Amino acid sequence: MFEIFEKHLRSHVAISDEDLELIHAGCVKRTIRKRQTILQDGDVWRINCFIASGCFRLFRFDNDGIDHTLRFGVDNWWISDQESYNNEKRSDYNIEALAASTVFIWTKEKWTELMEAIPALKRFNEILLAKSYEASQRRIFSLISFSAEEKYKEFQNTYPNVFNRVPLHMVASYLGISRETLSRIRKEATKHQ
Amino acid sequence: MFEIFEKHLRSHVAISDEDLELIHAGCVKRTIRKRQTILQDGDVWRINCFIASGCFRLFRFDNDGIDHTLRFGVDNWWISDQESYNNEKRSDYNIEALAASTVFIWTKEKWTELMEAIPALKRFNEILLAKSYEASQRRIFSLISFSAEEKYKEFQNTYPNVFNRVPLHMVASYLGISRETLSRIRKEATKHQ
DNA sequence: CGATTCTTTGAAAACAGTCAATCTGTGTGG
DNA sequence: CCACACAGATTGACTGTTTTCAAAGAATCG
Repeated sequence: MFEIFEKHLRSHVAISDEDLELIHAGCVKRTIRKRQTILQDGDVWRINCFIASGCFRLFRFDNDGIDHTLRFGVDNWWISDQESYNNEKRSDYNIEALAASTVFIWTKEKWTELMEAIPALKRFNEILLAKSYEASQRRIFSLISFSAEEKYKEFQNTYPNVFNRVPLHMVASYLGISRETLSRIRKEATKHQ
Repeated sequence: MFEIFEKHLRSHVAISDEDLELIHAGCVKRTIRKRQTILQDGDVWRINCFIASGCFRLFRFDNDGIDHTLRFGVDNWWISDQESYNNEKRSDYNIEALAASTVFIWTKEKWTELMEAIPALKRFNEILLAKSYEASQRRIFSLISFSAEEKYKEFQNTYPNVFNRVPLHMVASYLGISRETLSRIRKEATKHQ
């Protein structure tokens, strides 16, 4: 299973086999049940969590108790609350598994230690953060400039592997529109193709 | 003027006077006229630009030719297109000065060189990126979960120094609502206080 | 002062949200 | 294997918000 992570890591940076072994030795593998919560709001997020397989979502409740999906995480991606992690403060968010999943987990201490020992891993970390930031900028543009229908189509085209695996009402929440509206949009969209 | 940058930098990391002098020597100071464009879409953004004083906005045209303000930059902050900078690709964005401004500019080469020579500067860069990412996550939450009125109030409370310096129609664009709606919301809001 | 930019207003239209009911598929336990 | 519960998706009718369009009113600047 760890070869999934290996492939992911090596697609971004060059890593020696010895360093990879160090990184491997520093993590634990865990399986997560569907519907299991791995971050509860009020707790501090202190780990790095790579999704080898499965599906998660990060969401937050607003003042009316409605939950809003901020992000999804599927195979070969990471799931985290960076704000809680960086500042060691209580999280406003929840992370739950949408399907049975397998993850690799490094504690913050271990990950920091590994980054200090392995420059390429630090570089990898920087690349991921930069890419995440770029993606969030593109998302902000679509949120402020697209109609509901355009948001739907863009999401479907950009993240088809997510789109096909998560319930529609969570997609709606992610896009900031109601589930009924999204249902109607989809109906229209499938009609014309 | 450079002491503005010095203060900004030292509020985040410890820097020796010698290193600060190196950083100072690596930059050029420029004054920008109001309405001047410092990034034109289609060009590559190759610099780091610290705003010592003044005001900028980063915006993008959609397919209908409507411009959307992605971000503002005021005194003591940076303005950039990270995606263009990181990947050395043509930018989809424009950056223009909303007021006469003074900036300090480092080329990408110089900044990279300085970060390699001065670990604290690299650390500073990482902190900024992490904070930018955190801010973008909070913004996404407000975009998907707030009503137009809530977005307006949050922006006013979170960035009063920006709110009071930029035209209302650009705030509307930033929040993803029409200028007319924002005008009406503001009218109602000022009535009840 | 004239020109430009920015803001406001009103009326109509488009759009999206809400509510409530129904439908569908899946999985569980008797 | 069936009945049932449950999560998810859909639909219609209605409501409410937001946009659009057009015009006019401020404010700012050379």
